[in-house]
Amino acid sequence: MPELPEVETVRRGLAPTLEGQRLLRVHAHRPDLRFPLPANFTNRLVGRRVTSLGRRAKYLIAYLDSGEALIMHLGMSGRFSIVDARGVLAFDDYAYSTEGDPKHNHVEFDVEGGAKVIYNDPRRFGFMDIVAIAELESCKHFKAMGPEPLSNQFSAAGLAAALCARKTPIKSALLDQSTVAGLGNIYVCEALFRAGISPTRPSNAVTPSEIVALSAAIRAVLSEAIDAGGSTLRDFAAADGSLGGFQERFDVYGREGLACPHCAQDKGITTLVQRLVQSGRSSFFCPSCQT
DNA sequence: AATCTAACCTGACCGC
DNA sequence: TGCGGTCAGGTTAGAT
Repeated sequence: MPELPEVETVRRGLAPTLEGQRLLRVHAHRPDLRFPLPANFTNRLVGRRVTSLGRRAKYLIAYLDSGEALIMHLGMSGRFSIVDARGVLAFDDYAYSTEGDPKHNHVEFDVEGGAKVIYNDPRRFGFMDIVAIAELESCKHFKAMGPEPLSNQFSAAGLAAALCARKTPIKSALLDQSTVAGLGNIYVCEALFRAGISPTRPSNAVTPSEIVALSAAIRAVLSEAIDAGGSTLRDFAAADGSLGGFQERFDVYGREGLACPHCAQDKGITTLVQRLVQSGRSSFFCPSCQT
């Protein structure tokens, strides 16, 4: 499920249960996810208090009172759910989740107070790692990571500098986490649509004024998606109905063959959204609005 | 150094 | 009902 807005939604869902609490037991039901779990995985977690739950790009970061941090990436299909002390599903970012698919419950955390936090990941593209908090920024996951797009580290000027020397299509450059952190296929497509830029445009052919529009579009679409609780694909709403509504507001993503909303509403014409494949990923765009 | 491809996995869906 | 092919929100190792 996870691009930046979805991971932020998960962070907000898990934080009340984890922050300030100790991990009483940790169950790893297999030795690896995409990669082997780090050495002494459970021993480095059990008894530790989670001082806070943060996020960098698409990674969750549980800061521990041991001076280490548990880094969690959800890959393509990673999910978290919480079963509270009464055994009631208290948080779930999607509905078939753990109860319907328990064989993919790979890691479970028993939290002080009685809640259980469950990591479920059918495709197992997710991974977990433990690194010293002092070495987070220089660790292999983050050392080449670009600016956080909703922070003041991200600017049109910085984006321009990152794009000006690159010939690769703008779609590819935005998927590259060293350009901007946290964008994925959905939000790159949506941001390029809002900025009126074709996904095939060479990065160094995006004009300064377009880069201003693009950086604003990136911020806007991510903020709106976070406010909506992220996007949920091929699933129905979350257990409490409050998560994952942004897919209703996609302009182009997943809308091949449907009318471009901007053309229909503002130009009075009908243009169909097209799909093309770039570096193995689908790009959705409006050939009239995006040049 | 930049850029592209294949690979890692499972499940859902579609056409036959 | 079953089978085969296609597709999926990400990252990375290896080749070019």
